[in-house]
Amino acid sequence: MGQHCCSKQKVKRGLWSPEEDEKLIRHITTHGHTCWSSVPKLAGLHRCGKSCRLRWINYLRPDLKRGCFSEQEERTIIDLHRILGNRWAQIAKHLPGRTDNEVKNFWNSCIKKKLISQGFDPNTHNLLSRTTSTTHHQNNKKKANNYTSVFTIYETSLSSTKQVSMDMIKASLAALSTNSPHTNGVPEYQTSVSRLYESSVLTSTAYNYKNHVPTTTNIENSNLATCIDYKNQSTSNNLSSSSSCLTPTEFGIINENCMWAVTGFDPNNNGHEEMQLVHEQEGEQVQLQENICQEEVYKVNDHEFNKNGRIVENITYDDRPNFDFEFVDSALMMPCGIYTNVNSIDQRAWDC
DNA sequence: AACAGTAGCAACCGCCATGGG
DNA sequence: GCCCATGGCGGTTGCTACTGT
Repeated sequence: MGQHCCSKQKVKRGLWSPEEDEKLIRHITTHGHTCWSSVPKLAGLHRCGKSCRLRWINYLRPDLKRGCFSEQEERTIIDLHRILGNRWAQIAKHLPGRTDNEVKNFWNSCIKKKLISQGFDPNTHNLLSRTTSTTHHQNNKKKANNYTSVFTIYETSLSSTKQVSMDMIKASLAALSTNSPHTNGVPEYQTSVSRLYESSVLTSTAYNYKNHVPTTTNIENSNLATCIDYKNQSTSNNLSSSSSCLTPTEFGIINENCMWAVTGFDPNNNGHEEMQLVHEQEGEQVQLQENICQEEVYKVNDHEFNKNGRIVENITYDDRPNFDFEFVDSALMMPCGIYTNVNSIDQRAWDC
């Protein structure tokens, strides 16, 4: 369609002159833009309506914020991209004064490269595999292998923080399937999204698995709120209907993948071998044992990690009240409540 | 100074959804 | 139900300025 509207008539293309901008601004501010196709004629421009619309939206609108993106804006874009994928228009809605085109350009020119240089796959937000990271980013190898991205939830009502990883979210998503066999006969933990919307603040954190020191960047921007806000905008489902459950069985999955268990090693690529190698290179003895759950674990110092290279925490069901099911639930929740492919959550989570 | 390579960004392209006739 | 016009969006292109050699 875009091509048709311009090819039918002789229209100017390319960069806009100041005179053209002036004409368009004058017309829009006095008459508005009820129909973009009629704007060029009425404004005295030899452009197609689509081009006028784009020029206005991306450049001439008075409420646009020009200039560099702030650190907070950058953080917001990364976090929203992790959830929404390349939905630039949706991401831009959460950045006042920024356009989808601007966000997209900023992503492609800056953020993408920055994430890659830090060892992250900009598409999935997961760590690049060690091979890829080593091949393309020798200088950042150490950093890429030691850090991963996690969410920190700040519960304002409790004045405390809780942390979850993207792995954890994805793992929990699998467990949240309405077809899960684990839900039969097991108590469910119903949640309220609206309460979380009001009480939780979310940020991103880098976590050093060796020192066990999370490095929180900021807690200013509420991406959890953003997610839910997005849902309200894009679906007709109301909040009260969007609730789901977690079960004790599924908690086990969360446990294994929780923030403290994230090592930064590729779980799909025998992470334990890499983990083992690193520890042994540093003179630490690694022992193969069986833990309380009869799972094979590799023990080094006081920590255990499984065959996927994930550090295993001995959390039991008694710890359940300490874990924020509600956040994971709400963060993962889709109005339709159907999950089929864990790996594609970022792209599909908000499709319904 | 001249040229090549690169980065940033404005603008275009083409597809899709929607709504009116 | 079909066709068409239109708006919206994400991907891509191409121009310009900058940087390195």
